[in-house]
Amino acid sequence: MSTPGSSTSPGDSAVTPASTPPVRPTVPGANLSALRDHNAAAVLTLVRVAGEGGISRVELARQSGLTAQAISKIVQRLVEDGLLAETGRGASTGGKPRTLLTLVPEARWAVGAQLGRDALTVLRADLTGRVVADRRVPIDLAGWGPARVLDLLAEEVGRLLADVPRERVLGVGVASPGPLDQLAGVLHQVTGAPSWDGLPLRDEVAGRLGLPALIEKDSTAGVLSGLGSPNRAFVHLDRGLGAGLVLGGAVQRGARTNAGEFGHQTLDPNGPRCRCGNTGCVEALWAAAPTPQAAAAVLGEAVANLVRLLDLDEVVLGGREVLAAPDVYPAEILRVLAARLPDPAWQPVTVSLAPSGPNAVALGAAGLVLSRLFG
Amino acid sequence: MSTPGSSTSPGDSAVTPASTPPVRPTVPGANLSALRDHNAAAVLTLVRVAGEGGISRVELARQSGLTAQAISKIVQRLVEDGLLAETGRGASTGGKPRTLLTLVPEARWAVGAQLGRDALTVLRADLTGRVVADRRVPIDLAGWGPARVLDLLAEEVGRLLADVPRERVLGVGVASPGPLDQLAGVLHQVTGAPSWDGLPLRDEVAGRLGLPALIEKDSTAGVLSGLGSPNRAFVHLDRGLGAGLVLGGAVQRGARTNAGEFGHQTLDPNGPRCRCGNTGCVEALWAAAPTPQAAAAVLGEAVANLVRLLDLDEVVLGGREVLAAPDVYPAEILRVLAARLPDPAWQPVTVSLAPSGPNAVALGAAGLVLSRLFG
DNA sequence: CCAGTTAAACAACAGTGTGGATTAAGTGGC
DNA sequence: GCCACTTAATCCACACTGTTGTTTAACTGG
Repeated sequence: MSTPGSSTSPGDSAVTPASTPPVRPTVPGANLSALRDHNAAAVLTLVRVAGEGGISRVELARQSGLTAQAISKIVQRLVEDGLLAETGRGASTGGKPRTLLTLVPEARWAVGAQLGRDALTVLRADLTGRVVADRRVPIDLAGWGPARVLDLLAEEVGRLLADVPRERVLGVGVASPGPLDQLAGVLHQVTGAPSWDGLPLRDEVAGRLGLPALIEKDSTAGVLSGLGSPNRAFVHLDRGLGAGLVLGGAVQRGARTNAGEFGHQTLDPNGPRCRCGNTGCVEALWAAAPTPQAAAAVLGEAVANLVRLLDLDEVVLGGREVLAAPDVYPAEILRVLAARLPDPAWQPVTVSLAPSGPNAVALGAAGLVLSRLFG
Repeated sequence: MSTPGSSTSPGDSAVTPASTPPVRPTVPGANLSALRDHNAAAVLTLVRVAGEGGISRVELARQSGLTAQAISKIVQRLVEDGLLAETGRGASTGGKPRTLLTLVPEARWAVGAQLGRDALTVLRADLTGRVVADRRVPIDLAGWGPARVLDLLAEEVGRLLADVPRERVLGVGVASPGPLDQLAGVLHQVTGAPSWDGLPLRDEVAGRLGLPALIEKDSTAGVLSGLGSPNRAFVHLDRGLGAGLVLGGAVQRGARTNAGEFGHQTLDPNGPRCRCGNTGCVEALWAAAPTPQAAAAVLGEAVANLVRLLDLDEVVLGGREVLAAPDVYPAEILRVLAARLPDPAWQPVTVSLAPSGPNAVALGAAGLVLSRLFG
């Protein structure tokens, strides 16, 4: 019995092994192999969402819409693969008690990395998305250039994986400032870092590490750092302002895989000039704000636009600027949301800090790799 | 052999027959029946996209990722169902020429309706999405109240379907001003029309006509009025400003099925007061613009924000205000886009009028029904 | 006319989820 | 302590999916 996703099926395998052709376009058709992988991924996701308490086969059947028998077989395969284990029993409701299943955290590992302008973050996450080891080292992205940075990345990742069987490593996800071509795995003109322009980052990383690799815009990666609503945004406040979007349950990258340009929406045509050339962008107003409170209020306006446009019910905040004022941002943004969206129908919008804190983006990059299993 | 979608499968059937329970929540699991329907829908979509020229089985196999044999069987089923027909032969490339397949337009019909504040539009579309009959009658949505309007709607739809076998009618899609609960099929507080608040529109329509019914926000319906990019928006300029979004190939409705609130993003905090209570909303600036040119320029700013945020490559315009100045809007919006997104990477953004003109929203409502077949 | 080529169908098959019957493991009444 | 009852999970036969290998259909070109 094989690991889900490992067998031949049209258009699966988002993770590109180092040796295979870079882009396999997604095809609409699905065969039995794809069906099996899809259902295995669905079951794994349900178990993941259930968390440490576990979930029974009966409940899996109910939530998945599959029959008890199908669940029985799927679970059997996943147990044989070592991904699931029976770790408890539920209370009886008059008959045989349910057997509870949970993920085996150490069954697979995912590596996540964030290429920041002045720091490299690498971490290893287990199957449940928990960070088991992380490291942050200062770099100078623009000054050092790709070779030195990628050597360092390879060295740090190698250290993370020192005592880990390679066959249990799903791959490496690398988050980078945009814009980039996520499908081709190539960076485009990172502002102020011309030596990175056109770099085939994905293949470089895959080649150096001998592991499947994926790249992602930093803000988009952030939205994958944890589970959450099917309609949510990760708002990333670093040097610039970006947003990662999950809509209708799927990550949205847009036509050129550069969705999430959140910082350059005009909020005030008479506002300060922005580095992008226009005036009154959120980013410029935010950067010009005298206090964190004022900055958060500006951001709140932009978030209100976002929530209204996309009908979100969850906003997660991350990035160094948020981490620098963790008490200010969520509260202030919620205040602006309440003022701008007074209708109670909008009320169940949650605004919170990313639980993974400074690891959010790198963890999201690892989550991208995990999504190979979880669909 | 049955029509795709007609057999039992978990979580399929977005169209609710008049007699079945209103909401069947989508489940992640997929069985063989769902697989079959999925592939049938994929094939039908490929044939639809190919258009009048038709498409061969070989090409279907290539584009779908399925084997020639699978395509052969799927096509056979669809031909038996009357949905596809062999309508031509390709040129030989040294061997047996390919047989070309096209949709049989009259195999199924979809009815679309738009409940406007002062007009009711109803139309009948064939399987290819072509309007074969349409009618527009004046109404007073707020003044008349639901009973009178729905009686009229039933009468008009009955007329459209006079000579059509009922079993060939997929259903009725009804577009309405929002907000509404698309899943439950219930309207919410249509501004200025309190008698419609809470109305179970979907079940009312389904009951009166004895046909499956679906409801949709008008701007969201508009985006389904035709084929297009997987990342596109329909910008609807009627009394208010709304947007329908297709992202990652899927219609986006958001957490409460009210995505697309496009008109109330703040563009200028010192701008005019908007009816929503805030100041400087696009909608207010747009309404206060002295000329169509100026109005289009304001809209262009908002569209630039949208395109940048979601990385769209297609924007379709519809609604009476656009139709009133069809030469002004696309050109002016394109001009603003070029100024705001000077990077050539953004250039392949198309801005165009909806080809279906005043029928766009109603046709999109019909398209919603067609998507039962096309997935 | 016939070898070569490409399209499409035929036949046998592997593997998926399904349905009905069976086994496993509890509860609760007596 | 026993036993009827209930619920969970599996066993077994099966229907139906797409796949593989082979055959037939239909056209090109020498």
